[in-house]
Amino acid sequence: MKSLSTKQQAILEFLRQFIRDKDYPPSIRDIQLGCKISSTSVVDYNLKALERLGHIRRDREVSRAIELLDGTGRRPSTIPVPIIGTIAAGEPIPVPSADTWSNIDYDNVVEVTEEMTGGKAQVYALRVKGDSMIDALVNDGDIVILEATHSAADGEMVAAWLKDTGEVTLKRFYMDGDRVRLQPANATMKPIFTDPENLEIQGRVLTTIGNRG
Amino acid sequence: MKSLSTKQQAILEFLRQFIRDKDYPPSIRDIQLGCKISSTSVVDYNLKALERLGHIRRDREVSRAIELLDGTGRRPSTIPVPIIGTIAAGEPIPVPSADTWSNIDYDNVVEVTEEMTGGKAQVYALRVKGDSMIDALVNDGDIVILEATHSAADGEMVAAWLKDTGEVTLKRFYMDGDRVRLQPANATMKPIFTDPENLEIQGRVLTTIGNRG
DNA sequence: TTCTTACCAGAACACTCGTTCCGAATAGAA
DNA sequence: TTCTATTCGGAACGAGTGTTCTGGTAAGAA
Repeated sequence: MKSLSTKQQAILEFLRQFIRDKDYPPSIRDIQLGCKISSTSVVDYNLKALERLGHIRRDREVSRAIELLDGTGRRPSTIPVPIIGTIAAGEPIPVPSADTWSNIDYDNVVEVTEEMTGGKAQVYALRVKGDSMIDALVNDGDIVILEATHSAADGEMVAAWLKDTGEVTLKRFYMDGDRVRLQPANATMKPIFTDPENLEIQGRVLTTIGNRG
Repeated sequence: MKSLSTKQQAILEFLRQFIRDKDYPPSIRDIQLGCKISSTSVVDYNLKALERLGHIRRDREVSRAIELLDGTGRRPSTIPVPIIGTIAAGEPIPVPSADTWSNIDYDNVVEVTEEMTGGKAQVYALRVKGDSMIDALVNDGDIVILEATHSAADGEMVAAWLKDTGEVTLKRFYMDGDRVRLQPANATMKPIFTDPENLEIQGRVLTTIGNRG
């Protein structure tokens, strides 16, 4: 495959930047100015080359109809995930209601990419309080992103409420015969075995975010 | 808040559909046709209303310069952070070059919000390999976001190279007299004391992201 | 040399597109 | 009723914009 000239690379980079910035593609003359190209025909010439090489797609005769084909064009949309409370060992975690997502408190959200939520709905976040979740590799102040659910498949990390001890914990869920094994993310720590009846799954952990600033 | 007329709702829906479909916004006349509106001035009128109500943003005098602000929209800008390699105990971490940010490999990035990078420049990411970083509360496969720097202030978490043992580690940095104390994020684990000469700071940890799907 | 190919400069053309103006219909309040 | 605000139709203006035409430059092959 033919390699791109510096001018073509500059145009591609400018396209990415412009779209990321303004959410709509530039016109030919925007590119001309942005890349310091002397003529619109040169821009057109190079755009045609880029189109032939498969880097962009253009709708003829339509202004600003340039589409990037290498996946970098669309600014990845972020999703506001409401932080509805804290999670700590000794207290039950807050339960999200339908209202949680229809009426988001924008002062208490964490914006994440769809990549982090896996495209799931009913996603909420909790702030970790205290050091008790260290076996799940989350620290005081970290944020845990959860999907609201009451069931889990083997190997998924869940927020679970243990009725007997009155504690909430973040562990990986496994069925072991008729018992449940809760495995800490930290492999050096021991799992918990318990009866399914003793367990109340309150959410599935999608992502953890630790701010170490 | 004033509710939207059916025409305005139709326009919003058409905008979403069009952008999702073509990756660039429609022109006024595209909207006119798509929503079966009789005149461009009516489209303009309703777009102005939508802008006043905060649903869209428009750049005047520029064709197709309509940006959706809600739904998929009021999104804070995300930044592509290049993942330039892996981090493991026994090997030095890759060093970012100037080229790292000027020529981003879009197949190997993680998109994060500015909130997570703290607005810093020269931010890069590493994927954690193995379980050796567990005392920093990051697991195999997690992503660590770093700022390229060679110095650190007390209490900051750094990626440091220990010359004597030939190992890299993620710890909080403290000056303790003329010695350096490296404190694991996991408070139950013991700190390392070492000579400043033995230490090479390779980056400052901004955020950790753990995917527990 | 001559021919070919790739790339560029400038200008012009025709269509696209945002904007605006004038007027009308409609609805609600006074 | 009359007044006012809102919404709409139709048309036109002018700037924005993609395209094309003509010609030029540079490099390489025949």
